[in-house]
Amino acid sequence: MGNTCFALVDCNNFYASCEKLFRPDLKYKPVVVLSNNDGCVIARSAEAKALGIKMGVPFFEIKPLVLAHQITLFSSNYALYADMSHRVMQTLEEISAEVEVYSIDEAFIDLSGVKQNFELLSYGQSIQKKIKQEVGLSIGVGIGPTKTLAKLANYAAKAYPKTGGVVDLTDRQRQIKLMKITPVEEVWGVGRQLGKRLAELNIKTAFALACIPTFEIRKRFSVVLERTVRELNGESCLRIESIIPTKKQIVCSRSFGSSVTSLDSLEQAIASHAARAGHKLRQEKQKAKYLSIFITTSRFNPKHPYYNRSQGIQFLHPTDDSRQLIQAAKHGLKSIFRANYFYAKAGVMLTDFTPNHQYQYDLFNTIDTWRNEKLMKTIDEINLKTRHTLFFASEGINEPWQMKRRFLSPQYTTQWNDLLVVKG
DNA sequence: TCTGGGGTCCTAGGACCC
DNA sequence: TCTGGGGTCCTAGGACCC
Repeated sequence: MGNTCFALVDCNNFYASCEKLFRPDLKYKPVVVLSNNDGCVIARSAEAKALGIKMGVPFFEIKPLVLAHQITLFSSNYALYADMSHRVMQTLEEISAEVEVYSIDEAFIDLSGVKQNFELLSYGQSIQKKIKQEVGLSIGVGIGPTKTLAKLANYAAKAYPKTGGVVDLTDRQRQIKLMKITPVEEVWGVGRQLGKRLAELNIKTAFALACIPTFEIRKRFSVVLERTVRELNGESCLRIESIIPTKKQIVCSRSFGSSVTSLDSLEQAIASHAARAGHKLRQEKQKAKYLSIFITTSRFNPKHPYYNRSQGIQFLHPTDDSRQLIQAAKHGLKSIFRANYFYAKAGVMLTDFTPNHQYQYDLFNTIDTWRNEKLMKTIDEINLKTRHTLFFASEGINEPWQMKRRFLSPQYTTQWNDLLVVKG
């Protein structure tokens, strides 16, 4: 203890910044990125934040503001964000061998070795400069002796613009000073529910939480929060995890562009989710033994009755064959479908995985299995090159249930046809 | 009219066993 | 009348994260 040092790097307003990068004309303009289906706000540029647009609010609520201030809207373009994320992470990996990609726009870096040889604040600033130069995005850097404190430092880097986006929180007195003015819900691992329960005990700041004896936390809450408290007090409990763990579940779900009542449409949606899930599963090089599907009506509409059911199906043998997944999903759907409901969303979940290399082929089914795998591989390869031109008949095309993306930006970085044209 | 999607981990409780 | 005490495994649900 005492020698660990971590940095948390995250991209400012990541999705909005990605969109701005390819639209220099929007440099100082408010930009908002909408969730799938253009449902609600999931990213805002600094200018949009300044206009009071909150994270997560439904799009229709901000429509007046959008018109009044000429806010530019974007439907989420995950292909673009994933590619930009990749560039950021690669640049970070040039700096350090110990990088943990924590989310699409965040990474932890192990600075334990750096600590002896560099002044940490200027080291953080140099990372910031490098990302700006090589990728074009602004980042915040928080540095601390534990991951939780690095996160807290990153929070401070955002909350206090005077820091220039880099905060070194290795000093205990600085930690205490910051924790005393930080609401407890800003602590990594404390969400809404815990925040409420802690408030009832009059624990309202990060510092108040750090002062509770660990046995007390364990008794009243959980081992998870106990670890958080230890980390706030400088005891490092979480390491850098640079090896990406294999997935334990795969979920593919979408809200519909408009509500759906027929079994036919639900079948198409479910089939296309099952096919996507199968694709992801093959990418993971795993097979699944359990599939479950769910359908649900909107929980926001009090005029229509609420209905929400799921159904699981166990396979005899683990599979990654989309046709088998689709068949099982459709079968499951039939058992939970009820007519006369306005369905808003459907999804498919795969669990209970076996890695491909561990899977024992069925003795009497080897040839078939081999042929099926070959087919799936071919489909995946073609879809990779042509952006989903091959699909299963049961998926349907251009159906009303498919999602709305009215403000989609071009695929600047991933499709040749959409490459940015620089006019001379 | 219009409210995202995809993950992980922990815990409590039931079934079952000796 | 008397009414154990652990274990393990599984699942559903709840909390968190982005």
